[in-house]
Amino acid sequence: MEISKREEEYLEAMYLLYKKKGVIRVKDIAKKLRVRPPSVVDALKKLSEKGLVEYEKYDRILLTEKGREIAEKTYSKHLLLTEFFINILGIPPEIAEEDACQFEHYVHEITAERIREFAKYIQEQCPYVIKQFIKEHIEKEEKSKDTSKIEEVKDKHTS
Amino acid sequence: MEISKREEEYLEAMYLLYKKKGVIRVKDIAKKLRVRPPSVVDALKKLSEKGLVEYEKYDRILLTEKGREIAEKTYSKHLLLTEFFINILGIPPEIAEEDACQFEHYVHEITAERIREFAKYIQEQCPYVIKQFIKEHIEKEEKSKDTSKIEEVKDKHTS
DNA sequence: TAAATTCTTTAGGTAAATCTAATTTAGGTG
DNA sequence: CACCTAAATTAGATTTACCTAAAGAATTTA
Repeated sequence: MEISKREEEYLEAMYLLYKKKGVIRVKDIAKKLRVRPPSVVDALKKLSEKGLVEYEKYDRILLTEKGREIAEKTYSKHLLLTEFFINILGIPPEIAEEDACQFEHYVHEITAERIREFAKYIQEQCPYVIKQFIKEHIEKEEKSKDTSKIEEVKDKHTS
Repeated sequence: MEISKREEEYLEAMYLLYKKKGVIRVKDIAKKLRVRPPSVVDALKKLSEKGLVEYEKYDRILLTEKGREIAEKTYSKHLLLTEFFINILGIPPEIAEEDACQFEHYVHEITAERIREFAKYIQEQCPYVIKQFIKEHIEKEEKSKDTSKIEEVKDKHTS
């Protein structure tokens, strides 16, 4: 059974809502995925037919065992990638988050696992090198933040 | 003007065909992207309207300056990611290729650039650590290759 | 150069994912 | 407990990206 990228995103959103709030509501899924409620209902029907979601209209919404497994796998890739981007590459969190949000749906198991191992290995073998790399780039970002603030002020003055 | 992931893939395919063969043919684009020729024609019309492709039916197909720029940017991300996966993480080339093929369409400029810098930095600062990491994992792959060959043989015997 | 083959294109249709507008249901409140 | 509001659902339409079958153009070859 094929599961699309978008369906994976629905499952992940539901998984996170359940973890955070204990209930999964159409409205909240819609908000998280930036779509309108009817789109969510459509998706729920399909996912329910695929046996990934327990759904009957107006009733409580739950992931099935299978749905939860997929969501967990996806979300663990999300965390792994985000951490790698932030802690090893020194990417700003919002950007790291966005990159992870996409790649998590495509990255092969072996690549994900290798990234995990690499991060561990490199932090054990040469922690200082990583630290230095991060440090250099975070300084760069600070500078460009200052610049963009100045730009903002300029914008306000000219508009 | 919005350009979709799929459109980017068309541009990249055309760019590579042009580089390799000097001409871009519907049939070859179709083959590369695993679609049928009519789908390619549809795409060409849209890309032409967006000013990314020079296309008139039955005439030669070319990327415009703008189209070529996008394709080059995408392809350079492709190369960068593939190299990172292979040379730093030690991922098998076919898998590295597939992962890169997806992520190249989503990765932020800053992340791509940072990966490039990281690869350079780490290879300069601790080349031996990288070498060792790769070595350990390539050994693992060799073993699993052997295993899968044995599995294949078993399959033949039982089928 | 005419015929055969291959390539490209059009026509018409499908599936996934979205939307708006209108309707139905559920839950909270006077 | 009836009403009101907020949430969920249905109906119907749109867009993107694909497909098959059939037709038309270009190229190769006998």
